[in-house]
Amino acid sequence: MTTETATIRQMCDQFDVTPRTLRFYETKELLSPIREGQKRLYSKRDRARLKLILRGKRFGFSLEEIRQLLDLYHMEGGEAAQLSQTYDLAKIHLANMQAKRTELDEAIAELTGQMNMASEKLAQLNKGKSAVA
Amino acid sequence: MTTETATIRQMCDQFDVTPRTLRFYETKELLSPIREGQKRLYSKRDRARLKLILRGKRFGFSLEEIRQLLDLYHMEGGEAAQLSQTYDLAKIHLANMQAKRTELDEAIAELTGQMNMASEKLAQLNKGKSAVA
DNA sequence: CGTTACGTTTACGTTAACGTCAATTATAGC
DNA sequence: GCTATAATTGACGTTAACGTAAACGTAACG
Repeated sequence: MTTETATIRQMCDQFDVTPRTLRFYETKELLSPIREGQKRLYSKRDRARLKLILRGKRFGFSLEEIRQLLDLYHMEGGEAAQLSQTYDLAKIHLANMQAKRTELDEAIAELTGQMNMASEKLAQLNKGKSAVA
Repeated sequence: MTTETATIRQMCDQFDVTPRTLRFYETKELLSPIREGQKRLYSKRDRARLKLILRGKRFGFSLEEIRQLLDLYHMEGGEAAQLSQTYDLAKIHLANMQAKRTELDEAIAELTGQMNMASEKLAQLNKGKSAVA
């Protein structure tokens, strides 16, 4: 399969990031591409992780927070104790996400409220305008 | 009313920020408290704006982005043209928020999926354990 | 009237998350 | 074998968002 691993350039094009960013994430242990000689090769797992990283960033998580959360989305867990611990962390993270969703819904509701009021104002202003005209 | 304006300390206690942060937001024109002599006094409007600022931060917006969006939640708009323009911006912002909500739902679904798989794994591991015991 | 507490301005320091540039090192094509 | 192309490793630069420390004002308290 030609899509098994990707070069750094393919990654950059696909995810709209720079090589510098990918190497930087690597030093932060967020990604760990294999090496073919000197060159980096990114696996499917790396791509999945990068997707999660970028999503995390869009929701305001720091890279360090993201690093600590990345394992939650793989959960291959070797030992039971380890897996169980990861699972508990995931529960907390999930609760936070749900809280964030609630807050997001509030924000959306607030904004739509303001927009409805503004919409009425605009209608009034236009009515006055046409009365004058 | 005793709650009409708040001192900088009351603000800090209420919103869990430092004075430095509030002054910094002021230099960035996110807040504009009035002055009683030297001291800053924060109005109800300032408190509403700070609430929006902190919420924006939690969703990964930069202060500059937040500054440009803050007006959307007031919409007192003087002129019709101005108000109409703000309204259009609000529509775009609303669409972005809704997109973010969709993405958040995806993230939650993904995570719960992984957690269910992990849950089964844990059950299996525990079954093996008790069989051995 | 000294000091304790709070607030202000000014200025330099810090951390995260990359950008940018220079100096190598393969690799590919001719 | 030489040159253009792409990738790599340092190293230093930059921006956002504050932290921290110094030096000063002032208002109340005992």
